Amino acid sequence: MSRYCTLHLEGDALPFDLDRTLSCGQVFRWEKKGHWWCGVLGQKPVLIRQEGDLLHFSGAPEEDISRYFDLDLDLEEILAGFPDDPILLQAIDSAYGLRIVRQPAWECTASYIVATFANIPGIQTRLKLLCERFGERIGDGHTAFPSPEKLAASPLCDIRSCRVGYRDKYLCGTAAILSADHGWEERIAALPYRDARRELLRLPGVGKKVADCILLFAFHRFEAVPVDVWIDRIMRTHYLEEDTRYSYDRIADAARQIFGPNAGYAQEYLFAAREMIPDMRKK
DNA sequence: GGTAGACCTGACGA
DNA sequence: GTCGTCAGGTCTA
Repeated sequence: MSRYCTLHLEGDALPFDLDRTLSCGQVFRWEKKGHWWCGVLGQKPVLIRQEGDLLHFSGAPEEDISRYFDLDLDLEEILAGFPDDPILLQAIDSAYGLRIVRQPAWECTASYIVATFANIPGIQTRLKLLCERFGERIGDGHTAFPSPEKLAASPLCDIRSCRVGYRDKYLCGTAAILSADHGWEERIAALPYRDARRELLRLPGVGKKVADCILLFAFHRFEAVPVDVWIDRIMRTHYLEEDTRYSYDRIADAARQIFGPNAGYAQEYLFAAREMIPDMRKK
């Protein structure tokens, strides 16, 4: 491991909370060992820790760290632009400094295909197995995320041995499509939100929720609002009429209407604070 | 365009 | 130890 560097957080880089950013459930491969978070950026093993306004790290150049954690984004402005809403304010207070990281598009896509209908510890186990089995060794016991080419060329039974269950064919199918479609990332990035989502929905294993996760976490389309069971619950019990039926799009549209153009960020704070937000159904 | 049922698996609590 | 429930949903009919 190379020498440590220190980044002084100031200006737009604040607020930033490394622990909240890496433990909120948006990424699955970072591991905390002692005070240090261990992870992989691209093909490089990275160590990183935060001490107040100082970010100590090794394994990657400062610009990669800054870009990954989106430290040029004026987060304060986004948070200040949300409505004066008690539930969201509580969520922001409890997760203050959480930033949506810039995930590599393929890794994000594959991760959220694996993440469907599963819980976070299970997702972490599966991704770890996939990386150990198919990822390139990059030193220090780390592996890069498996390439789409590698997964596309692997037998389904090998993929399934990573305990991904019925998602094996989705993962393999999407890997085959994307590995043959160079430039898909640029194309998605250039499309308006609705068109980009429509494109992603053509991939096997990618429904509305996963497409919104990809757009939010990899492409930073902050109007994308992934509606999972938790957000569904929170929106129904606190923002909508509880006994009415709502489709996925109606809930996402309602979130955009209530929280504005950065509703995806609001969603992430609500998700991070999900355990604290009362579930009216239990009353 | 909306709905119901099936679905791998593992974490977690009773 | 065992069992039931639930989980960052998608697909098919």
